[in-house]
Amino acid sequence: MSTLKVYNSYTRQKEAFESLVPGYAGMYVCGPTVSGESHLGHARPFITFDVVYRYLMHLGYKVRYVRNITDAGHFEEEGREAEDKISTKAQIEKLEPMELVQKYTNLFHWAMKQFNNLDPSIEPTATGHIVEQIEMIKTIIDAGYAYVKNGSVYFNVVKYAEHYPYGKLSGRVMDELLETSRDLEGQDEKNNKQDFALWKAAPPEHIMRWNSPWGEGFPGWHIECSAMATKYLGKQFDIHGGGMDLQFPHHESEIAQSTICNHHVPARYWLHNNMITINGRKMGKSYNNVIKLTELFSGSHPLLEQAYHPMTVRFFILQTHYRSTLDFGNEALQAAQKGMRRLWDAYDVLGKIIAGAAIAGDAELDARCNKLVDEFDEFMNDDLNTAKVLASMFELVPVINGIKDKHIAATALSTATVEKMRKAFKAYLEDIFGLKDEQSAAGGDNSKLDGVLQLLIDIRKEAKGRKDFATSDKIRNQLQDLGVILKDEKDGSVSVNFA
RNA sequence: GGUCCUGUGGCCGAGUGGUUAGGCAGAGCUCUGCAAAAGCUUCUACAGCAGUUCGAAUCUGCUCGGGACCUCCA
Repeated sequence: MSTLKVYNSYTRQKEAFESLVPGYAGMYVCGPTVSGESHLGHARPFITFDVVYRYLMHLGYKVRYVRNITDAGHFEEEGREAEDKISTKAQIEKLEPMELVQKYTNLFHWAMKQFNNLDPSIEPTATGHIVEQIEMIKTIIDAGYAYVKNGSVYFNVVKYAEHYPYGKLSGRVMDELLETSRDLEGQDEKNNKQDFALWKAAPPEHIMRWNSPWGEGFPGWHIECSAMATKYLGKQFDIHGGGMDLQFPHHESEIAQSTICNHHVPARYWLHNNMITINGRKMGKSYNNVIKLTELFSGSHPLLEQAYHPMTVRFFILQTHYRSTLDFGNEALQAAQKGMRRLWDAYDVLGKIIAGAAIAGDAELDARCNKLVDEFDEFMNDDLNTAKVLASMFELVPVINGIKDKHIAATALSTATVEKMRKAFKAYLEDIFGLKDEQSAAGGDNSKLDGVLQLLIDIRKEAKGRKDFATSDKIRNQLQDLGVILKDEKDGSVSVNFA
């Protein structure tokens, strides 16, 4: 079997994944800022890295997956009026900052559950690690790479760049940064434009504030990830993940901070997912084009033609390679919904298929199926190409359905091949991709209602038996209006789907 | 303005120089009391121009278009 290769943003190439400690893997992923509701764009990294997490476990690694909650708030724009996102909004909504944080954290967790994302091993909060952050800042000051100004602390990027490859991750050059940095007001405090805040003195109206050696204030944006990653994963760990838009300045700054404190680039492999776009443009607050997850699931947004099930969204995301942009659209989502339905129906059938023959009746077909299944691992190992795995699965669907419809002999495939397909479908669809049937996912199955439904199906069958199609169609049509879809299968059975 | 990425058929998207990506939609057929589903067949592609090559969607150059980052950002 091939081995896992991932595209490392830090080196700009695909590299074989080797964990620092054999059998164990540490992964840090930048989590949400809980000052507002998550939107579709946010879903991507959390689904992408959930699959990475699941795949690493599938490969046998014991994984510690750390994903933070940013609940301390940052500047809207450094240098301008120092505004703390969370405290500002808290005043508007007349809530305690922590009340607001709790509300959106809960909502975030709910959304993650909807997507069937596994919980991370540790989900540390920024506010819970103020002490660690202060300690880290002290270390950086002692090392001579940070300076204090009016109660704030800034990282000296210029000095750092003289000794370390600043800009390597994001492909930036110091001189260019000098030229291209925009002129922001109130840069006076910083010695250099490129420097970034490690600690900010809190203005009087700022609600969230902590005591520090430099006075009351709050931590800079980048330091929390460095502090928490170090605490839970060590000075160096395997994977750091996040959206491409975090590459600079966030991850670049993390590297600088951790390098000074821990003498290592924190992560060996940097993985970045690409953006979800809408009409070709990145979905983001600044563009005012976000579709919140609650809107997506309920269909309540002008751009949405219908509600989309979380599993449809998950499938939609997995049909694209994680490093490509993915363009949102109703047609595309609907295609994902139907495609997933078809794939899942075939998966159901696969579980029930007669188990093939001792020796494959159709050696060529049998070989082809084996090859397609074998490729699942290859594609996945090639930088997590979920899109190609799904394409291969779809190629197996006509075979599965063919056997079901008896176009293909039940003995065409060997027992071993059928068993292999079953295992692979289960492993990939459920364990690795984290998909589940939207119908059972909808939950609420009621045994009494099932009985009622079965009764209707029986009555309809009897009506059909005496060619009373008026009655049989009435039952089918009215159930359909209620969102219960009956299908007469070739073998005379009736299958039920819920719209 | 700087750095980088990208341009695939109606839509979404994979693509390692030579072989059908795949999904959805469309058309025809088969099956079915009719539906639906399924199966079979089928139609639309590689932005443009030039170059390298026996051969390019895939490499190079130019042109045009789109985007990301440079500022909070998944």
